Amino acid sequence: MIAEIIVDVSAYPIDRPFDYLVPEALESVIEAGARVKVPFGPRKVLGYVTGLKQESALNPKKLKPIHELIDLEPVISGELLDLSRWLANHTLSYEIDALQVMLPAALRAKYEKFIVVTEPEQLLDADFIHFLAGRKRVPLKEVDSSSLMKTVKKYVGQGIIAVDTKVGQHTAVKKIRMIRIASHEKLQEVLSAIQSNAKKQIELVQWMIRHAEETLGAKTVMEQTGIQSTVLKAIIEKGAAVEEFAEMYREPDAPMLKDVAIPEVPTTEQQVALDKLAASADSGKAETFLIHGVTGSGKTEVYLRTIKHVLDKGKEAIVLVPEISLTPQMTARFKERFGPLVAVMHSGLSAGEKYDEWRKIHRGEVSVVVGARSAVFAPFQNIGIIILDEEHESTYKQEDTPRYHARDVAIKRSEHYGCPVILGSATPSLESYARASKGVYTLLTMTKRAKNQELPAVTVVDMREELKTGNRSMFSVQLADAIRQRMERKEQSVLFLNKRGFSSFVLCRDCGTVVECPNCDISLTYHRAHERLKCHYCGHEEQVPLVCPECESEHIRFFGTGTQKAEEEIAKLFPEARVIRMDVDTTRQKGAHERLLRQFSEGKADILLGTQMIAKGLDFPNITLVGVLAADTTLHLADFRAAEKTFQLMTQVSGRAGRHDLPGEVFIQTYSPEHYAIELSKAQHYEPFYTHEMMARKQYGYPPFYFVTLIQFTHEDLLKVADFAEKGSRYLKDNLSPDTVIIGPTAAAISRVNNRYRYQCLIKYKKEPKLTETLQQLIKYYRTDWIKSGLTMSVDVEPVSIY
DNA sequence: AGCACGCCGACT
DNA sequence: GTCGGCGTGCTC
Repeated sequence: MIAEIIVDVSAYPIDRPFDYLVPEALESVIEAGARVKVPFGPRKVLGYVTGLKQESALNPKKLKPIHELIDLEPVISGELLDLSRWLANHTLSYEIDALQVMLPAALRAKYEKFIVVTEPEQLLDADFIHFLAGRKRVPLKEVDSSSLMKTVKKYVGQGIIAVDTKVGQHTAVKKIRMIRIASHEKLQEVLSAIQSNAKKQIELVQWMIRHAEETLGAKTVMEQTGIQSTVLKAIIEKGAAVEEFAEMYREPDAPMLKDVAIPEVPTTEQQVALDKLAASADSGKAETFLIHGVTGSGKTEVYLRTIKHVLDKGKEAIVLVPEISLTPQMTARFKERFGPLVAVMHSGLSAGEKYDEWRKIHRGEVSVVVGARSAVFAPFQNIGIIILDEEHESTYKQEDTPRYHARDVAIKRSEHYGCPVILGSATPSLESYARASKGVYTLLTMTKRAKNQELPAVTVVDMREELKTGNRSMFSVQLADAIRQRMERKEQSVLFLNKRGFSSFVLCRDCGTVVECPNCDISLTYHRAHERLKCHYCGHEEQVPLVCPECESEHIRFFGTGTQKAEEEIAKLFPEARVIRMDVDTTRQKGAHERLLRQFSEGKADILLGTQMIAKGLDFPNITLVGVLAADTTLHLADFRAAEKTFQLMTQVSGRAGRHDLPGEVFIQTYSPEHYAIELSKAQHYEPFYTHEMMARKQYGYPPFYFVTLIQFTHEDLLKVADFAEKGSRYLKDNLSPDTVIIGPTAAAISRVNNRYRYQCLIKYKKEPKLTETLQQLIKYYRTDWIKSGLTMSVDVEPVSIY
């Protein structure tokens, strides 16, 4: 029997199956989707069985046998195996990367090299003998001095010692020690044999007699009896109990926040959506729905009830949410409804915890998974529905290889299972809404808030006017008044600061110089806490200059609107205000995010000040004011989606106010109040925004009118990168259809990162059947020739941003 | 990607 | 004469 195996080597010529002999002993157990350890050239690597067959086209002498079968039960199902092939092809990545992205990191291989002494009597080097200290097998990494390394090399050359690679797993299954207590009679027997001065032992056996034939955790036994582990050990040796190890799951302790009250009866709009979804789920067709529901319209309730419907039919559900809204408040709602049937996957879990959640899914112990992007690969076997909440979020696109979009994967999987996909959003992406308009997706609209609350009153504040009247602070008079009012009424305010882009940089007021990173063409961000400047791209760090590096003026200081600066201004304006700041700095610690939100929900602060991360999911009854300090930051990004992103953000943020009984009010501060993205987000007018934005996209030939693929080149040498980019785009122009537009090559918006120059070209097309094939050919040129000169090239099919 | 093989310069 | 530089080529 022959196995086709994809080996764990990310390289161009290796990106194909290799044939291996299946040892006879494994023939009856080996299955496609299992991991194996195989010899590959001179080393051993991990591989995935992708197929089994009787004959190989190769010379049988070339075939090597599989070294070891790691999984008796495949870790990749047949469906996921097909999906990985599609994914690799679609995103132009290696098949091995497509396979590994589906599994928790704990299942990926860890390689460790060992020195193995084969001819001990031939060892002569005194230092080396001393280093070995009698050992026959030593981890190679213990060899740290260069002289020892030399000796090792010499001995390897002479065949006196060998190097062996151990292929291991990252995280093991967590096991706990269990104690199975013997029978009553046996215990009596043990008891009579104990010397009378061993009081603790007697005490323990007597306790055990009361728990005869039970199996308890060793820890529990020691806690309950207050007896030392040595005593327990002695008793076990005497035969009073047997030690066992039980697999257990690491239980990530989620602090429970209270769920909002569930409306007893769905609203009419919810019911219409529910009926259609249920009918589709029962039909066995793969249908994609777009739920366009205003903030607070109760989309989550629709998800929950549809999941219930699907579970009742014995099927499973995948719920994807953006990482930042995957809060305990969010997951608690699912756990409350479906209890132990829910697995949660998010980046806050340790590798072991993620592996445990994955195993629960793999073994079929749960039926619902709630998670971020990668949960779309949940190893279910009978999926009944896949839901993407906040479908417009760019985090659904993975930014490194394989550069997949969770939406595409979800739809692909749904086709296999003949089940519906729900895309939900208050501000759908233009792509999705366009598809819904064309009938590719089924549109479900929810225009009313579930509890019939009014949408909050939105005021756009023109900051130019504020400046004219001499107000140089970050807070307009109107917003400051509104905050003051809330404090008097003991209501809460949320202040949103869009930190993306050029938030807090150091600027010379005399010559206008901005301090930039020496490695990347981007301004350095000022960090108040350490009084330093940091580059967000390469991590470069430096002191804040005292004089301008260009004109030596002393009028150089930080400028802009970081959360720390906003916090200081609040302290000046409202000295008595209790403020919680949420940004990357204050939420880095594990659990900090939840802790801060809980403090706010418990009314321990008047003002919540934060970045992106507070735009979503916040749902507390006492919030009646939302302020956007600077709406412009996203508006002026060098990206064709800038307006769309701004509109989405403004709408999301506004939705945080007045979700319950108290009416909400929103202030948006901007220097461009007349911009349609701002103007139309005031009343959450999605349709007019869509129409307007679609016109702009059509005019400039951007998605959804065209598909876009981005090719990026980087090199240390500006001239070389320009040359290669030119060659690349030349090749594309020559090989793609004449209707396809190739823009560039041009320098990227951030033209240098980490001392490497960046060039890119953009392929725009409506229909390009040869695209994958042509790109594959281009990649082949790159991988075989260009790569040697230090060039890197990456392909991003349908990128979310074109920086 | 690794790793071995192999062919030319500066040292014990 | 050998050690070691990294160019070339292969991995079932």
